Amino acid sequence: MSDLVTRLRRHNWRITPQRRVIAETLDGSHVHYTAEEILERACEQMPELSRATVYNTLNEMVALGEVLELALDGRSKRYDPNADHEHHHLICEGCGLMKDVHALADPVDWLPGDERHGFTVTRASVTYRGLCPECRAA
Amino acid sequence: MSDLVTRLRRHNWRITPQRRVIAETLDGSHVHYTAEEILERACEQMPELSRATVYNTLNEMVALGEVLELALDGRSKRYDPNADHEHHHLICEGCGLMKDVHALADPVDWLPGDERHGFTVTRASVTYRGLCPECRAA
DNA sequence: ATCCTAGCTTAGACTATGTCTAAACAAAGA
DNA sequence: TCTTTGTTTAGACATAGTCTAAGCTAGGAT
Ligand SMILES: [Mn+2]
Ligand SMILES: [Mn+2]
Ligand SMILES: [Zn+2]
Ligand SMILES: [Zn+2]
Repeated sequence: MSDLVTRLRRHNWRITPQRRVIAETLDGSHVHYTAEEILERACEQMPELSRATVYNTLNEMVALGEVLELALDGRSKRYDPNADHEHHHLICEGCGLMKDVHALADPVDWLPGDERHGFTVTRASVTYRGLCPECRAA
Repeated sequence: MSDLVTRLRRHNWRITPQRRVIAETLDGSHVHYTAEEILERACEQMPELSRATVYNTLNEMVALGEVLELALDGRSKRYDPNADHEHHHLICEGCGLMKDVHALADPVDWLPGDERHGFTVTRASVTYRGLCPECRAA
């Protein structure tokens, strides 16, 4: 449960001021921001920060395995700093609200050998969909 | 297991020549095409077919619940005519090959009540990832 | 048969998201 | 200090998808 900057430093990856601001913006809350949202928030700390650096940095953190890239809706990708805790996502089909959730079993175990088509299956993620309390009421 | 055009007709949805060509293109094989791939293939039957009609038609078939829209990689969405058979997807991280798979359990049953955040959870889809035989060998 | 209307199709403009390029900049080592 | 390597930047570019306005088509009413 160490913070993202600490995890990133272990990869011999230079923590520049820009990268630090981006990592701290991502790590601060448990929401799942888009690149544009991260740019907007990070620019409050460092107004000259460029869009290219945000995209470059997010892609590098994903390649290092310390941030998850979520492409769940065909719109903007979302970035999840919670890469060191296996979890899944629950999405409201009304408003898009996304929650982290934890399942009782590993979905890889539910996939029988004769359904694996010879693949080496390494991981599985589950996207749960439904309606949040507010959207159900409305 | 009726074909897509038959299922679409049940919705009082006009089957125009353009829509028929698009539906037949989608339904013909078990791959998961992008909108551009469907346009390209459908144009072999009807060269004057427009891009806008392909996008419009795919979105309508998704809204009718007869086609699934898959946004699994942050690139183009893919369209799946197999909406009347519950299934999940297995993707090769090397080459992008995608297979339909069937799990032994419904993932919704593995999400405990205290992980549902008050949502009404209606469905879940699992994305399995790994390496196909060819990418493992390489 | 003709007209009317509603819905469908079209080309192309437009938007959103993300990548690439080339130049400037910064840091680390010789 | 000088050199080398990696980082940042603005803006051009690419890709995926939506919107608009005009024309077209099918089916119902007369
Ligand atoms: Mn998450
Ligand atoms: Mn499928
Ligand atoms: Zn909601
Ligand atoms: Zn492969």
